Amino acid sequence: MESNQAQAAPQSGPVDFLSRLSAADADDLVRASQRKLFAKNEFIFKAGDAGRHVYFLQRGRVKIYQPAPEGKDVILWFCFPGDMFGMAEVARGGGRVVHAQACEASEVLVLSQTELTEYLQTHPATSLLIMQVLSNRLRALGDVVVNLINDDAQTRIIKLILRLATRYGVRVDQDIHLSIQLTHQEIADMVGATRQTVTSVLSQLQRQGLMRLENRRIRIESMESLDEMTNQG
Amino acid sequence: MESNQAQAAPQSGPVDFLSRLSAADADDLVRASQRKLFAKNEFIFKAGDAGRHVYFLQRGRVKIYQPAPEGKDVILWFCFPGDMFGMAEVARGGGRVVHAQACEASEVLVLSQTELTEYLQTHPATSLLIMQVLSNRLRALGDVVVNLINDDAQTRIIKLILRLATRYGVRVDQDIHLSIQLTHQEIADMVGATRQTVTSVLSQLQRQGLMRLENRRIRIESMESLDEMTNQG
DNA sequence: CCCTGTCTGTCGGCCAGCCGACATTCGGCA
DNA sequence: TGCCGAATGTCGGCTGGCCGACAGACAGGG
Repeated sequence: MESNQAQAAPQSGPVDFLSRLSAADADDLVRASQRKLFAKNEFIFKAGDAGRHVYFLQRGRVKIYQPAPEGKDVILWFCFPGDMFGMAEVARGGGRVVHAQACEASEVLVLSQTELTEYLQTHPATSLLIMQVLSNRLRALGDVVVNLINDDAQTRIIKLILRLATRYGVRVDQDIHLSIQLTHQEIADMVGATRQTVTSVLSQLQRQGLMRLENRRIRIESMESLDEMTNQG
Repeated sequence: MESNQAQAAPQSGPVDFLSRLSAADADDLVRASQRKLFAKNEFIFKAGDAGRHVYFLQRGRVKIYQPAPEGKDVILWFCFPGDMFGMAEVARGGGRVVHAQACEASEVLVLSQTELTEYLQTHPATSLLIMQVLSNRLRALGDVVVNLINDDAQTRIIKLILRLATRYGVRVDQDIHLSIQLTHQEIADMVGATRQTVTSVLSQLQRQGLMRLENRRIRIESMESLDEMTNQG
């Protein structure tokens, strides 16, 4: 019964917005929006901005994180091609609270609030899809909160890896490769630990032969063993 | 700038769904749904249920929390009259992951998934409202995550109180009264601390004359001083 | 191919907050 | 009104993980 959260949400897979639109709707979206390019490390928007636009990632990778004044940043999630982002602040108003930064050269579709409203009126099924995306994120964030409260650093890190694997993992021979480059610092920012703690946990996991790190890419060698470790510790 | 999260979201106020519907739309909702009563402490739904219904609270108070197998429960939020809940799982499918429990005798409107879909088709403006509600919660949960990562127990508790105050606080003379009864354990479940830590922090705050606890109800005596304490510690 | 800035690995000291244990008070129902 | 279970208050001991500090390893741009 629900051994842990990471594996408990396999069914819904990527919260991939674009690929769930009908071809016609997707075409209309491209037509209604404008294309924009961002260089590696460039900000797409920053906390404090007005936030009147929604974005759809077509190519590249985008990091969404909440800066804490005088504190550590917290990475909330990564966006992959097909993902929508920036929606929440458009819906609720009140400006951005997070940064959106391109991890690599990226290409996005931009839609202003009015363009979005118009699009939704002419494509009512899309509203449903947006609710799904938001709900999925709500669920994911809920899991993060539970993790933070109940689990120690090692368990949090393992669960993060498993979570990333279900969403961004690609099977290669016996292993599962994650398609993101992550520094220890970034992992730390996702699980609420220090860089040093992440370093030591990861090297221990490598020594146990459960995973490898090659050029900042995680290769999982045994999902099963990792999963077991989260059940009691 | 942006001294802390608790005060950073005053503008949007309660995420009160029902009161933002037009009178006609609200009437239709009542007509489309069925009314149900729940006794104090009764569960409206539990984690693992199918989750094919959306609820609108008319009277009473509902606690939404995520049970952690073998771990501590985590309270995600409280619903007040006017609030919608259970939406996320209906949208995303895959069953409930949280418990919804009536804190006191409560009265809700229930809508099945198909009834909801139908309602949304005939009342398209409502979709927007739902997105707003979901976005607000997303934002709130994001703040919780940042809190958990960056702040010590005392700061987390103070920020929680301030957050509750902006949403559920009522001015009474000089003070602000929170309209929820909370045990120390429940507060602990919200900020990710132990009951003992909550007890000691709260009694310290009382000794400093910043707040009082009367019959499990929080009375804030100085929002300003509390707020200051979150800025550096 | 080198050089510089970023990332990784490792150590010791330290302390917030967890855990367990207990005494005390409260408040809601009979 | 009285009683009992639940909630609160308080105490040490213990420890996970933070912090600071440094050395070595990359890796990517010039």
